[in-house]
Amino acid sequence: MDETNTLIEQRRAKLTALRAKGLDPFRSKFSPKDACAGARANYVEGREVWVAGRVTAHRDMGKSMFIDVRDQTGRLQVYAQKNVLGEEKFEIFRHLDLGDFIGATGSLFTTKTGEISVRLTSFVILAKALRPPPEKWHGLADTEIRYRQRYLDLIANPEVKEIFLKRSQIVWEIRNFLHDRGFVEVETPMMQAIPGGAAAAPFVTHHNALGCNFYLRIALELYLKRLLVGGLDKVFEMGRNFRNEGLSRKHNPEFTMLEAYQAYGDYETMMELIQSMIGHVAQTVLGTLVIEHKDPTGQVTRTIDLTPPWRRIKYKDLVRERAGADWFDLTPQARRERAVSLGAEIAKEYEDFEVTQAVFEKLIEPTLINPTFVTHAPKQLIPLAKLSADDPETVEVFECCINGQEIAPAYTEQNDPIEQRERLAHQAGGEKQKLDEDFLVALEHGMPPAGGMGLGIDRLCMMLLGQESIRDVILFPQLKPR
RNA sequence: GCCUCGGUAGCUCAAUUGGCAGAGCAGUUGACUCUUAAUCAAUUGGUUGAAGGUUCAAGUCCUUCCCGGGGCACCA
Repeated sequence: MDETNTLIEQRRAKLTALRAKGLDPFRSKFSPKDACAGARANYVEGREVWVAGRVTAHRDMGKSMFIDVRDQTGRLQVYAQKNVLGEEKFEIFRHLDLGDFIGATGSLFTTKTGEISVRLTSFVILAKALRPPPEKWHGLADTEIRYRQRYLDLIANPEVKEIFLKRSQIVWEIRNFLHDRGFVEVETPMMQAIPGGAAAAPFVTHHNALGCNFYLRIALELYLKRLLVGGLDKVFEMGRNFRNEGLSRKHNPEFTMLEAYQAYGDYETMMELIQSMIGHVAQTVLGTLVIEHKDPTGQVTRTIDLTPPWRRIKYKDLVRERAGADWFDLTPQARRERAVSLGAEIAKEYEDFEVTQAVFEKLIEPTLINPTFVTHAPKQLIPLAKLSADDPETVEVFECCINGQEIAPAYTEQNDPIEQRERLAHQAGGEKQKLDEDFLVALEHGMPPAGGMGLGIDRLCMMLLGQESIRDVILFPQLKPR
């Protein structure tokens, strides 16, 4: 991003020249009556159209010239002729730069090669681009520029634009689905005195007037449960969480989470909800329940079948299936050795249940491509869920894994305030995080039994849109400032 | 934080063993009134991420740093 180079100087000189002619390309207003795609779709030979957009290509024929104009809906070819525009305007037109915005008026016609085009009668320059766009054929490949200057990526790489338009539809359809089921959308604090609902490292900020620190939320959970106490029986929030952790293909420091709670439901209610919701989104946005991921050459690398019903399997059974039927009969030391021999990295300080969890996360989860509800996790992993009636060492939860990733955890929510206090206190261990007394007081007022779930929207988009990196489904992923 | 790969013209990429930094697109000029990666002719454009070092000579080798990709660690 040099401040000057010859290309920028030339464009500035063109701007100066236009102004010398009394044309200010940044002052014009133009009200297009047609979108580019609409002009093509409603083709009538000779119909007058007003379109506006960015000049993305030009083909100079001497006394006539073709340009491509592009708006959000697509591309439209404009044909300019010297004998129609007149010498002076045609010269201005001929010196338009790639990237300039123009408004164009003319009549629709079809070229002899069959392309619907506009025979230009007049035009105005709506904005002059003072910097050159990326190259037209190869697009923009530099990942750093693609992420830092996403607008260039959106201009140069149509498939990238398509991904973000699809993401918008996915979010839209999730809201549609939940609204149709009677859920109420709410907004809860992002700045929290005690960051609860998960065990991630938070970001800290300072409030000057109150003279205290706040944490950016790491989860939505505890505030949404307060609303269950308050009588909002079906609530959801879709919003940003912030976790002060490493970045990776699967992690961005700020990411979008959907959490939904349904009073009088349980984890099985949530299974149905997630299965139906993701099915609805896939069907409406993609038109299919069979998702194919492809490599750059178009080869299918992975197929995900979202057709219900999705597989359900207990955590322990899945571990036995993959790590040996005798896994839970081994001594803790033997489990540790088995885990290492299977290829898991086991830190010395891991407790026994963490050894099993490492095997699950590193060796099993990545293989769960088709949707799988992994139920009944060990209680140590999840302090906010109810114990299973038939196995009190486990909780009534599931982790919905798709595409080798955790997509959505869900619980039968713990609503026993005494039990909840003990579990949180035990987990806090006096240091990791403070107890959210205000939340525990809310539970003591009585929270209806409920099912709750969280859904990582970014990871859902990766799965549905075939993207390998979370950065490719977030418009402006986090990068180190230059 | 650690390991690893990368950074060359506005963009996409070359540059052999350490031996004159190049091409395509974009730009500029010229030709062409149905082109569409238009075509044809000519032409401009470089602090090779930054700073040091080795060498007669460094894009290339060495050191440090910056930024990015991938992996690891962290991550109920």
